[in-house]
Formats: sequence, structure tokens, C-alpha cells
Amino acid sequence: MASRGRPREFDTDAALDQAMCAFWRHGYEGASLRELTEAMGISPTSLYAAFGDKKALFLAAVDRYLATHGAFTVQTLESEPTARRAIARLLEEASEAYSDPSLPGGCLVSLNSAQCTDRYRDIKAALAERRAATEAAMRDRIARGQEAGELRQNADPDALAGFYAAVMAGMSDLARGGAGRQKLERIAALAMQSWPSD
Amino acid sequence: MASRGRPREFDTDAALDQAMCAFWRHGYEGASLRELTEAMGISPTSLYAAFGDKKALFLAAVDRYLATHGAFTVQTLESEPTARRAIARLLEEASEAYSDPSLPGGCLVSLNSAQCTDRYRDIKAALAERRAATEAAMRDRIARGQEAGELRQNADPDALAGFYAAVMAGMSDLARGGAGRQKLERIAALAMQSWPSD
DNA sequence: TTAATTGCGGAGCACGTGATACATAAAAAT
DNA sequence: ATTTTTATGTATCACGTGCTCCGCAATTAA
Repeated sequence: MASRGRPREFDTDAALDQAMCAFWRHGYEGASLRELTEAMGISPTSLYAAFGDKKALFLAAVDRYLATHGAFTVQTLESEPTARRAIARLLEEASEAYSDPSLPGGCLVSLNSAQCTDRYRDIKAALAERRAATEAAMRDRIARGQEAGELRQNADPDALAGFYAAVMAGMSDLARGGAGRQKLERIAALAMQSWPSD
Repeated sequence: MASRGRPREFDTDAALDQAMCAFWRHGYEGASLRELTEAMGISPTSLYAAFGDKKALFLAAVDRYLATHGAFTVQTLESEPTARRAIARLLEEASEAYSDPSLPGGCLVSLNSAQCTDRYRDIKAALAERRAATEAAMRDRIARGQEAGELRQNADPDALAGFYAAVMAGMSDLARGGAGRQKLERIAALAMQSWPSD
């Protein structure tokens, strides 16, 4: 490659990670340029040159989140043999991830989806898209299990996916309010009681 | 009474209702003084004279909300004969209230609890308090039902209250994202499948 | 009628926001 | 060596924020 001008003095990915944490902790509007630049260890000029503007930086941070801390959703859905076990482990993984004491609580996407003001509709829309994708993945996994004969025929994969999406959103919300892993795991266990028997 | 000086030219309660709607729609930080004063139809001076500052106005709006749109929680818990029916109707009422098209979606307390930045910890604390009170009311109602022999002895009222609190938070979150009454009712119905049988 | 008290509207304050202009530094290309 | 290209740091910009000062209006008390 050997780009032309003066090379960057900071690691783009590392800076993005720091920005992700700031957005995770304070939300899109709550994370000020000052907080972002201090966390990333660079000046506003460098930030704008490398990432565009605050909005683009946020969207990049969301993608980064989905590829790291938020990747367990898709992974879990694909790595379990039955739909029931997939959803159950999804909730267990969420209990652990959302309550990790070394990280901001809850889910970045879910939180910002609720936090973000109507003033930034494009961001809200982008977040709603990611969230809908997760719910769709859950629905598809459940429908696949139903086709395999795991669920009774009159079960409704769409309704089930909506329910477990709501539970996960609620877990994220409570985690942000300080709920610990044990509390989240109890919620997850109870939610699995709603799984259609037979 | 006949107060001394010049009388108010606006209705305090009506103005508070408008402020409540603005906070409900845009959140504490998202509702600017400009939006508030325009919605209330008064000048900043009148607002500060009548309510103190933005923080006090918000807390008054929250109390107003709990006494009106949010009153169904406590009322429902007390007006049903069994714990199970109380929780079931609580979720049904929430489905209707959270998706009312003529109002901002979701629950004011739950939303602001997630929206509000760490910058305003006192407000977060006040909201967490109200939210904890609702969860405690649910736990007490369930425990009362258990003492009356409605639930089996090894059921855990605390865990159940936490679960249904999470479901309601998730419903509020999804409602804000545009989920309609039907979707919320399906979530509510599925959540009741987790109620301990016998 | 006069004084005292309270509410009102407009102008404006200090401050923090997202974003940028400018001069300089460091690398590759010629 | 010189030019070109890109990155960096400082010092800001215009704007929106929560909030208040001040002069005036409307009411009661004396």
C-alpha cells in the first residue's frame, strides 16, 4: 500500500473501540465530542478526517459492536442443534454479556434505540434496522425448528420471536439499571417457561 | 385564598400536562426549554417562577404521569381477585396504554430511565425509585397470592416480579419502536405462559 | 390615590455543543 | 532538493442550551 502523505499516529481500530465504549456508556447524544476525543486520544481534526462526522463515527462504532460484543446473538442461534436450546442459550449469553461488570451494562443497540431523540431519525432508523434483523434471525431459527418437527404445528414463530426480543430488550434495560447476572438469569429461565411444550 | 399580586394567566395543571407530553415524547434531555415553553404556551420566566427549574418541572411531570396515564399499574394490582389475574390484566392494560396512537409510545418512567444520561444521576435515581416501587408492588401482590394458596410453595415471587418487570420494560421499549397493540398483546399472552402452573 | 406585591414578555447571559480554518509537520513522488 | 499529499494541534466559529435581568402590567392592601 504505502499511502502517500504523513502516516496516522494512532490506531484506527483502537480509537474506534474507545468511541464505541463512550457511545455505549453515554449514548449517541450523551457522548460529546470532548468525551469522544479524550477517550480516543486524538484531536477533533483527526477524528473528522478519519471518520467523517459524529454520525458516521457512531454507525462505525455500532458495526464494531455487532462484530464483537454483540456477535453472540447470531452465533448462538446457529450453533445449537434445536430452536429451543438456541433461544435458551441466547438468553443465557445475554445475561452474561449484559451484566459484565467490566463493560457498560446492557446492549448498545437496544439502549441507543431507546435513548436517541427524534431529532436524529436516520440514526434511529439504522438502529431499528439492526434490531429488526436480530428479531428476524430469531424468527427464522424458530421456524426452522418448527419445520423440523420440534414445535407443535400451531405455535407462532413470529409471536415467539417478538416475545423473546421484548424479553431481551427488558433485560438490557434492567441491566442498565444495575441488575446483576443472577437477576438476568432468573428472568431468562422464567422466559423459557413460555416455550410451547411438545 | 385571594393571593396578593397579579394573578396567573395560565392554568398550572394544563401547562404541566403539556410539559409531561413533551418529556414523554423527547425525554428529559431531549425536551429543550424552547420546546417546553412553546408546548406549555408560556415564557421561560413564567415557567421558572411557577415550577422552579427544568429538573423540578420534570419531577412534577413524572408525578403527574404516575397519577394519570401510569396509574393503571397500582390500580390493576389491587382490583383483581387473584395474583395471576392481576398480573395478566396488568400486561393487557400495558399493551393498550403503551400503544395508544394518540399518545407518545411506551412508559414515560421506563423510557426516561433508559434515556437519561449519567450526567443527571439524581433524575436517574428518582426514576429508578419509581420503577422499583412498581416492581415491589408486583412482588407483594404475587406473595399475597402465594400466601392465599394460589401459587405452589416453591414459586419465587421476587423472581416472578423481576421477570414481569422486564417484560413490561421490553414492551415499553418495543412500543417506542413502533410496535402496535396486537404485537404487545401477543407478548403479554406469551409472558403469562411462564406463570407457575398449580 | 398610593404603595406593595406578584406575574409577564423580551432581551440577553455564560456555557457547551458539533464542526472547521489555518499553519505546521511528516511522509512519498518527482 | 523540491513539490505534493496527508495528518496534527491550536484556536476558534456559529449555534442551541438552561437560565436570568429588567422594565412594565395587573391585582390587593392601606
